[in-house]
Amino acid sequence: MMQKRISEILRRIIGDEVPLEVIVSEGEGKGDYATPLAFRLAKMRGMAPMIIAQELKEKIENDKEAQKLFERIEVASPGFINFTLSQESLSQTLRAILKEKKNYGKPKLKSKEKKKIQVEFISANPTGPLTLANGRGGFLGDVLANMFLWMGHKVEREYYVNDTGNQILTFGKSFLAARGIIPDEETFYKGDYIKEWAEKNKKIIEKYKKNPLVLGKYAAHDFLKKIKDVVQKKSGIRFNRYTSEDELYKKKFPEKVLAIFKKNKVAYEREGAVWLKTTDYHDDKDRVLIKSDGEKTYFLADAGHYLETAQRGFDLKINILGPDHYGYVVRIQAAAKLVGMPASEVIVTQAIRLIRDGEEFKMSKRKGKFVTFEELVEDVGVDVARFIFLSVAPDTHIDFDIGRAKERSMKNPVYYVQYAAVRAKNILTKVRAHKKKLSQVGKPDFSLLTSKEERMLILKLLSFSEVMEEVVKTRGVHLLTRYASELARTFHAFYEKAHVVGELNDIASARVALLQATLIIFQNLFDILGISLPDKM
RNA sequence: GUCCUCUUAGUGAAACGGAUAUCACUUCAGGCUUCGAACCUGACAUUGGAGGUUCAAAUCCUCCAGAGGACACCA
Repeated sequence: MMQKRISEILRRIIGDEVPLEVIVSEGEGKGDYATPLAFRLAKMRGMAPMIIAQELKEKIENDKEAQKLFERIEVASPGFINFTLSQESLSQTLRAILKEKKNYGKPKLKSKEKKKIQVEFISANPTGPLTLANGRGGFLGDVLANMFLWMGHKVEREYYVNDTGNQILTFGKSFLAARGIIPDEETFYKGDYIKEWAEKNKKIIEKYKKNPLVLGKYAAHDFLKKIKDVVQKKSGIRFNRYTSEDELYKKKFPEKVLAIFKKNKVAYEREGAVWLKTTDYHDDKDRVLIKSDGEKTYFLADAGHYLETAQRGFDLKINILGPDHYGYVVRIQAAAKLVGMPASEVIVTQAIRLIRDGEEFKMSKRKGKFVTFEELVEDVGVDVARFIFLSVAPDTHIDFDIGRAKERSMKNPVYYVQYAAVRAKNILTKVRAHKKKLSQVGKPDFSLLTSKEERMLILKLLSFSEVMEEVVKTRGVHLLTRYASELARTFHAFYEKAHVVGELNDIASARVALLQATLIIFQNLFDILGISLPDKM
């Protein structure tokens, strides 16, 4: 918000000559905000940056709004212009937070700008427990959806369930093999969870032994229930729609999308199979929609799913996929375009490597060798699990040490952040007991908050809106957890120096207001991240 | 073999081409007579290597080295 205001001032002064840029300064003696604008102008005009910066500085100093906004404007070598906010600007920020509360930093979207967005995530086959990678995508999708919702968009959180087809047939056969009804095969699902389910459902297996697809569907349905339980109850990940692939088949979406492809002449026959011309969309080869044996591919079903989403009027679809789908992105984006999805994004999360006793621990769902997402959440708790996964960018490989996960979780930054919020909350509770005395002091005077720690804290609160803007723009949810840590750190430093209780005077009153503002921001952050704000720790 | 992603402090991670590279943990040196010490203050880096573009490179380009992944008429 502040960056925008500064940009507007600069725009007034230099016009549309060059693109603007206002950055948040880090480190001492650089002001609160800065602009490297002089470098751009220097190049265009063939002059020294320092001279231009000096000229600009003088012009800015003559601007009325700038006079209110800044306490100081300085030129720094080799040509930066640094802005230091005035006490009044900081006070304004506090007033804004206290007034707007959870809406602070929220852009005021016009109804035209409000979009209908679908976030599809996890969508793991219901043929086994969720993996850590599923969980990573799950938290990411959940928080991304929270973000868009907070921004004022309409959001649908969708889980696409592959509950039919080859995979499910194999799944059904795997149980028959586990019961010794048919011989085992390489491609079948293995692992204890298969044996356990087979043991528990002897009668069902016997009943459907002639029809492995139906058995597979039955089992998939059962596993999906378990997944829903882990996702919604244990991990706090919310969905509003579970879309069944089987249902889409019944509604003929694969056929519908195929008809569209054919009509647009992007599908063709070759060697008895039907192909989609994805090479027109940067793919390195065309992809099969219908195999020569007449069977529909998974890709066709997926394209049908995209068609269904497009027909329901979404402006944007964001699909979060696991690392094993890397090679799938180009063709699914091609399909999205071809079915008329206005905007489509795919986020691929990188792999999570498990390390146990210093050795890599290879995971395979089919072989039944893995650590489940559920185990992790139960081991370390939802808040910790969320924070671990959400604090790294999606395209970063994670090495996850199981042995040290618990030990680490005790020192997890999430506690650091929660502790800060708890501290703020506790003071406010104590202050409430003294309310009478405080009210005698009168309205809080923010101009008294001039110490280094107070200033830093207000600036941090101010940057909340900027962080949110950045997160929305880049989908970089990890910036939020990082910001939470920084806010906590700034708060702890303030806490150490600035006491409230026992100092019932003007400054205490102002600090109480600062605490309230801090708590508002923390609460808002926690809501979006899906992390709890405990009363005690 | 082709393509993609990654390589930043002892560890794990941040950083639209912007200044003195940020955060947490570990280690070391300090700090509780006042709101909770699950805290604070300070110390710890030639951003894998070599070139190049730029006023400015962790970031962009080329090459090299290392790690992971994707390359089916599978899903």
